[in-house]
Amino acid sequence: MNAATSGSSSHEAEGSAIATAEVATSPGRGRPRDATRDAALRNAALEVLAEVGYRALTMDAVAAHARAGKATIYRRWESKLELVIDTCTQLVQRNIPEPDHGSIERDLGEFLSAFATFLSGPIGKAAQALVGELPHEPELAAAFRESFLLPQRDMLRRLIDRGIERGEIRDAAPVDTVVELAGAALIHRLMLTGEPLDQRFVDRLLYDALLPLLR
Amino acid sequence: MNAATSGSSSHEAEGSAIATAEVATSPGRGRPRDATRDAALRNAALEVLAEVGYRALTMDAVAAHARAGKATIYRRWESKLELVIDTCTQLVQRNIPEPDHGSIERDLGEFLSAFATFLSGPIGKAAQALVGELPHEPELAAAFRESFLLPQRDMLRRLIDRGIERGEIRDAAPVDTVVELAGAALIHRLMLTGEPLDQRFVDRLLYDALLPLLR
Amino acid sequence: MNAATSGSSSHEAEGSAIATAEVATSPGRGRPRDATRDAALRNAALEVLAEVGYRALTMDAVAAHARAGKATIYRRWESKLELVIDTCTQLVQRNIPEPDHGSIERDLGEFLSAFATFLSGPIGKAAQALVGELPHEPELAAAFRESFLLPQRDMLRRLIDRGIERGEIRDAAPVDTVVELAGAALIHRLMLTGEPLDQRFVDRLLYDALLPLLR
Amino acid sequence: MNAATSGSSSHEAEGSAIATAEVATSPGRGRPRDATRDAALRNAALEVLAEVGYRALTMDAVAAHARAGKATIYRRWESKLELVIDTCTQLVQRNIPEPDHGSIERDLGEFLSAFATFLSGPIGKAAQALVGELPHEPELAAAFRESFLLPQRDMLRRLIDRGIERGEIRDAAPVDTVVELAGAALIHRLMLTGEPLDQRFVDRLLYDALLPLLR
DNA sequence: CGATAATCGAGACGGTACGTCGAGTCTTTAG
DNA sequence: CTAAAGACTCGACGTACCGTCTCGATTATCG
Repeated sequence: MNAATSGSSSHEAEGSAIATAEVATSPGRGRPRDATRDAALRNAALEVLAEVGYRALTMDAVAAHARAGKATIYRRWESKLELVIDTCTQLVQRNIPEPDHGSIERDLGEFLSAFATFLSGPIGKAAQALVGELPHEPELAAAFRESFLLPQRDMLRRLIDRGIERGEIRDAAPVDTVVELAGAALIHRLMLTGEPLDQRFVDRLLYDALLPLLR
Repeated sequence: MNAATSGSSSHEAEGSAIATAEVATSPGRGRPRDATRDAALRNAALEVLAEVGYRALTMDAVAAHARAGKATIYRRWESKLELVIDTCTQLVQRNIPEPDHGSIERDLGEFLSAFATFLSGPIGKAAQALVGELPHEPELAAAFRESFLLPQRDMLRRLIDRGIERGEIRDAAPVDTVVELAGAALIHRLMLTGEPLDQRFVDRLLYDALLPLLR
Repeated sequence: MNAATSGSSSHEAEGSAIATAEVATSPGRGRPRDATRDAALRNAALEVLAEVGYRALTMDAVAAHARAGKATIYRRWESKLELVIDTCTQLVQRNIPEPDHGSIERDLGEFLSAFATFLSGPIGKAAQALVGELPHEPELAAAFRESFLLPQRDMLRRLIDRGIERGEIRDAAPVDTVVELAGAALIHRLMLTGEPLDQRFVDRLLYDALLPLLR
Repeated sequence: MNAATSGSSSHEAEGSAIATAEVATSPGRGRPRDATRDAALRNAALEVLAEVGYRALTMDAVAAHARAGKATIYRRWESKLELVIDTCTQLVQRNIPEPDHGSIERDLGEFLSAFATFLSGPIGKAAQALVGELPHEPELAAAFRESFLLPQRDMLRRLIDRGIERGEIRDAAPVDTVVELAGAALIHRLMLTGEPLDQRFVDRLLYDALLPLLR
């Protein structure tokens, strides 16, 4: 679906349900795709998305923002949906550094703060905009989970695993459930209640629920 | 905004940001509204919503489904959004009976099961469809929270309060956090991961996280 | 193709290859077509046509000129071509009064002058714009000939027939050829050479060619 | 505008409004233009023109037909219009041999037949396609008249002039009018009525109108 | 009872965005 | 410098949907 993406990150292409190959006739003839347009378009999409939301985002607006023709967009993405999800997943990669300070309390607190900050930005808004489409767009759902939910969940699990190795976690701790609850609590606040993802909330979540369940 | 709704439930009209008054000119002149059309339209809206989702839901489709004219819809709701939220909130009322068996374990378990079942139905799908619109539609957000989030949260809190009165809950239990986590876990599964809201999940949530945090 | 046309002039619908029935669900339900929009659109089309020519005429421009939506145009005509030909044929009707002064010289002269004036206006420009499409649009060709060429040819023939009855025309006069040459000369000037269709030209055509061939 | 054309026919370049100089930088550096591409492109243009008409003719189609890139076309002609007119005017040259048999009747008849045959071919179709553009493209109009109308008119006039010298033409004959009518009659049939340019028509034109007016 | 007024289904209305396609330009690799 | 290939910007195409308005036909209350 996106030649630029699949071309630039070969090791991820297999894992992603979105960045299917089907294109990237790069060694062929003709003028190659202008890589700067990819970035410009994704950037424009993110700007428009942050300004007006998913539904009010129009392809014309994105094109105008990037001083591009609509055809240049449709050459890369088949629909508004794909443009948006690719734009987001692209930005999700490596935005939250994995903490490792030898303490589950500190690692977990740092991760939650970082993730909360991350979610409070444009990506969070974009993700929210996509939720309503998930049930009717299986490919989007797969990509969304793979690049939005899984990395965060896996990082969280690694944090806890290191705590287990250090003996900080009690034996019967419901690790899976804690991992699920951590993400759920943040996202629920962000998307449903609309309350702020501030440090108070993070602390309460950490010290009232997650840590007590773990140790 | 909705004559039918505000007319039939006068005590809720004040509390709701949606069901504003302006209406129910029933004893006026002219042909009175056909009450059967209200139900038919809401029904049609729900069908279409379940079939194609919020974005692909068109007013023409709803009208056609209900064999009604579009004006008949717009006479009752000001927009597609209002139609959908009213349709949903209407159905939310009194769909989950409040359990009271003298045991926090049993009450909580029953509530979670009932809520999970409820969410797995069309209302859950509809709610998911609305999430993406919340940030850009303050009225919708208010109505959504009031009729979707609050009732469930309040019921949950009452359950726990009764447990406190019975001495089942320990003193320092993080009640607010538990209430928030319960809802968050269910909704996160429903809308984000797409995994089933089955009894196994409910049990795990209950016995691994909620109850341990409470007692 | 055009409900308004075929509905309003039933006796012409059969003769015309363009104004096919297929629509005119007039006695049906729903809001009837606004007849004033027909005129406004045709008027706008003619204005735009005169300004920029056929190729540069865009449906958006016509719609904007008439303060109408594009759908309102496409509801009446299936394409730009149909809009233009219907606009023109509509205006051709009864634009040249048939002279009858009891003299072939005077009748013919008056007719040629009137036709020359008529062709020099917007209809002439529009007709020229359509010529290039005729070979690839059989329906257009039929309509064009029927409403543009035939009326003029028939009127010319009636003029001459009256002259024959009055004994002004010699027996062996090549009436068909004269009729053909009269139209051809005017149209050739208009569309091919671009020279003006002035009185000098009309007189020369009349006294140097047409009358000598007839009497 | 067209290097190839102006290079190959230097004596006509001055007279033509189209074949401007700028030209055949042949002794320059780099790879020389492939002369076979000129013919291939003109040929492709003519084919496409005959198939689908001027409006539906696309540069991509011409390029594909000639297995050429679009740049190869635009290097030679500045626009679609120029390509078409150059293609046509190129083919007009020397397609009608000038008859000279010492008899106005025979010369005129032969010329009319040859011209009718010529018009019935692809050039006639192409010419028709251009008519609608003439009012809005002055350069095209000039080129069209110069290479399409004038040569035929001049040849016709020379024919008649020779007849005058031979004493075949009466003194007061309206030569200009006859010349104009001859061309107009053929073109009118070709482009407007669509009737065939057959020998019957040519004979009728010749013996019923042109010759009687001349002698 | 008749007049008045609001309802109903149906669908036309002005707008706006869609996704496609064509014109003419630019940029690559290959010669 | 030219060739083929094809990406680029721009803008028109014809379609679909939104929310409004207008039609003929009901269906109630009011005078």
